[in-house]
Amino acid sequence: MNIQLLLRQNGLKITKPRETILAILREADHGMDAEWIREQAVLRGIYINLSTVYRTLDLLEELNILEKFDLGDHRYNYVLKKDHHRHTLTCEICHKSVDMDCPMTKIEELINRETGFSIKEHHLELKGVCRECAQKKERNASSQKKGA
Amino acid sequence: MNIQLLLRQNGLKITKPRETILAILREADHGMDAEWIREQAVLRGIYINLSTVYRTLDLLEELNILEKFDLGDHRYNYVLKKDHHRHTLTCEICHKSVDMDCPMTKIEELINRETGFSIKEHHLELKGVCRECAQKKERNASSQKKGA
DNA sequence: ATGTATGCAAAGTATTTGCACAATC
DNA sequence: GATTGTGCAAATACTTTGCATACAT
Repeated sequence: MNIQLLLRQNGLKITKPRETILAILREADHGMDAEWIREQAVLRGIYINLSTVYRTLDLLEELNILEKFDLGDHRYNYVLKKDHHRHTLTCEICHKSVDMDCPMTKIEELINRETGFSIKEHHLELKGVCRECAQKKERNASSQKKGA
Repeated sequence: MNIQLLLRQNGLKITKPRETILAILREADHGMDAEWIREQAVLRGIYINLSTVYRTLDLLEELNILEKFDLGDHRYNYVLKKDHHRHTLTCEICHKSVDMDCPMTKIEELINRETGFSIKEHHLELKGVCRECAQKKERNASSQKKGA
């Protein structure tokens, strides 16, 4: 990934804070919070205001370059998206499908924090029903109760 | 689940706020935040201070009855733990194993929020390496680079 | 009666925002 | 030179905490 190219392609100006933040994100292997990113920048001799860090991070998230999540300590963690791998969910009742980003980055970070393990591969299968079918089912269940 | 029994067994006093909060948690099918729980209590005619809600929720989390997580909007969500189903991770290198709570509740809530789907079943397989082996590997990789 | 729980108000913490100045294109 | 980005300080929103009072056992 060429940082300058990435910024230019997204219509963003090339500035030291942005280049530094992207470089830090790229080189880290696990999730980082805003303050930690700022500290890393300081170690590189670049003083960036925390609000600039947050603004840059928000920007990158909107551009779908970055994933942002909270592991439970009320602090956001940020990781560059590696693959844009997605999951398809199919409703077991009406067979309608929807797509979503693979949720495993969050899980992998969580597992790493809790156990120290780094996940190298995952296989995830999900079975579920869509909102409409779930509601229909619930309505049936309650009318049956009344009718019985 | 008998609420009074549950409280008694954990050495907690039986109070209206606690009974109400537990009843609300038990009857809801998806994650709720503290403010929502308080509003539900008000609907039942019970006025509970928000700090009491938070304190009760913290208590239940410590007792491993409740799961607490942030779905990305800087607000905690709470769900009663259904099954105490756990996952075992085995290091692919040294074969050491560790256990952890199944991380899927959070993901299921997230999926529900993003797509509307309710997950009924999941199957998750993970392959990974423990911290020590990951560090050893990294050391080898860097010494090889230098040696080459 | 004793220890525990609650309400209230104040503090805390990560994040966001408004505005003036500075840098990039 | 026009537009976009940054720093600073103040604001925000959720959560936590200290303390006096009230309640459960």
